Amino acid sequence: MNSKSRYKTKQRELLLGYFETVPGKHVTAADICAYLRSREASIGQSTVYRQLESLVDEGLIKKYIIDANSPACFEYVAPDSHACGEFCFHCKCEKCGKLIHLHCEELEEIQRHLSAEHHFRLDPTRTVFYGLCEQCM
Amino acid sequence: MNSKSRYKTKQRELLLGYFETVPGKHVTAADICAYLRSREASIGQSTVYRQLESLVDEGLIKKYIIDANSPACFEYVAPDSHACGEFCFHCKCEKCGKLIHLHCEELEEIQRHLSAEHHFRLDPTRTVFYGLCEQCM
DNA sequence: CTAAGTGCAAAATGTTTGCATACTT
DNA sequence: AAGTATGCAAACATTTTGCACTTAG
Repeated sequence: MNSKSRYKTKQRELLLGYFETVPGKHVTAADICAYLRSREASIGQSTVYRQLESLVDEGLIKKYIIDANSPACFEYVAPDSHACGEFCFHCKCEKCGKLIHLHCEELEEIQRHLSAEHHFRLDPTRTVFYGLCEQCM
Repeated sequence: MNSKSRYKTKQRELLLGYFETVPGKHVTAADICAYLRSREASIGQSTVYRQLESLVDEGLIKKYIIDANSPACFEYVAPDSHACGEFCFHCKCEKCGKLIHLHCEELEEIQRHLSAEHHFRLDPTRTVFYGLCEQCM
């Protein structure tokens, strides 16, 4: 996955610390900057991006691209991980933009089905179901 | 899906004409601009983007977001694939870019499931399953 | 005549990069 | 000391928007 050695810096710890407080949530780089700023522990945005890249590279967080013109989302991958991992599906409401996480046995079935019947290996971290959420429909 | 009425303009025809020459290929907005420029039939880039948006909206082309920092790709949806309606699912190979159409009873089930259990109305025409195809995996 | 589309240039957006400085090991 | 990280501001690339103008129906 990656080989570079990492230094343990204040900024890195702040980021990891923040991610630990929002397990299972999707946050953007901007969210992170705003949060840190509000705690007067602000760190440069380039550092945020660079650290995010490293953390993704190390597999500590996951990156999601929801939409061409919305910021990328990052999510903490808890080390004991029953968080949003391999079997987490995402629904995006086309109207209000809300992102819904689903951990569902039955949805995992579609993965098996696609693989067995259609010889397609679905990547749930890249796949987003578009549609309408309860409130919007 | 869409309700607005569309005018038949020279620019729209140029775009559609272009797409018909590259069935199954994915092209970027920049590709389109470059091609048209080379044919001295150049049209404004805002028009390209606006038309692309309309065409996606009308279901005539599909939009793919492969990566956060690469341009969006568009692909012509041939009209003779008329079956490509409410119950057509699409799988996109992240490696070779191939687009696979699936008409499958079992996949329709996930629509019912999402609706019944998760109160989410899936729109299969907008949803693309990303993953790896048989050859690439 | 009205609704829709066009083109330009400017703005917005999200992310990356150059560079001098500072920290970790 | 060597390697890595930081912060700022500037650079980037893609896409969107404001506005005056044109065109299709």
